[in-house]
Amino acid sequence: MILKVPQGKRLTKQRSIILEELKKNRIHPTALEVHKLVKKRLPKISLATIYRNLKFLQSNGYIMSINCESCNSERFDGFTDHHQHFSCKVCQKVYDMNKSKSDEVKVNKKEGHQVDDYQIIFNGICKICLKKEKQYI
Amino acid sequence: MILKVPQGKRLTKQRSIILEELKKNRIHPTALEVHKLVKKRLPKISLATIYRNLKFLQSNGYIMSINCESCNSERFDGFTDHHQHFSCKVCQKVYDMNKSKSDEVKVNKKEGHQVDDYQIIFNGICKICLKKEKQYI
DNA sequence: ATACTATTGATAATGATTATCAATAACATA
DNA sequence: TATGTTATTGATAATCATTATCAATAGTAT
Repeated sequence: MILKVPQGKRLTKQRSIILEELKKNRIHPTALEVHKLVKKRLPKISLATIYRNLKFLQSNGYIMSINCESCNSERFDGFTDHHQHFSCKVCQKVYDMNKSKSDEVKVNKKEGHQVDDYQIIFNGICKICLKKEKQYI
Repeated sequence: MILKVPQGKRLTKQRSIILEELKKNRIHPTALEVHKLVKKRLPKISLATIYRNLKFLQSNGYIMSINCESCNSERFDGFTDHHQHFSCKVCQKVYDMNKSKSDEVKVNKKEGHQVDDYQIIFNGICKICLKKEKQYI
């Protein structure tokens, strides 16, 4: 019996353009928002393709995803360098948080679990929403 | 004009029992799992009441919630002391992580956001699933 | 050119969560 | 204790994000 070598997954035009859009700015869009962005360049692209390919890009290490409480759905991030996120409970936006000196978390190994990675999400009110709120005081 | 004093929200029987179940053990169940647990004591309780009251308990500080990538839905935690979580990508369970010395994260204030709190989620494979995997090697 | 596999677009299906609403329970006041 | 008022509940419908299905198309290898 001949074992078929699993064919390497290609970076199709749809996949490249999704990736490009995510790498344009340090934004953290939902799948729906990615669809909106990508449709400007590929008007016929289906939302299913967006979901499928976001998953593909993620499991192949091209992008990462963020789940937080005040985001109502999953967010995607085209930058995979180690950094943290801030989630605004007013406008639901997710911002990058630049590394602060002491946010290197030491993993507690006593529990016996195999820890592959970790993420920190900061919650609060973003700069812009803070400013808006002040106008009403 | 007379301003009505907003009536304090009561801790009804349904709410107390949901809270009790969450405080029995350091578990992190989904809304559906909470429903299952509570139905043993209140067989007529509706799933809508579970969702409504989990939200109520959370926004009144009785419980907290956890959103992570490999959990497919929101988890609830009856313990609100500051602690972190580990999420197993194999069995989808969420475990408590006891505090390690250096997991006090200093918040970067340069961004200008108002940070109310933060959470750390560790991802990997839990002790139990690790053991199971070894059996097949 | 031909055969084969991966990918896509369109759309249906699923699953979690939220909204609606009539019935009930709790509370305050007479 | 009866009565009016508001909050809460249970049942169920509706919504929204995500996933599955499947025929058509594109890409690759021979």
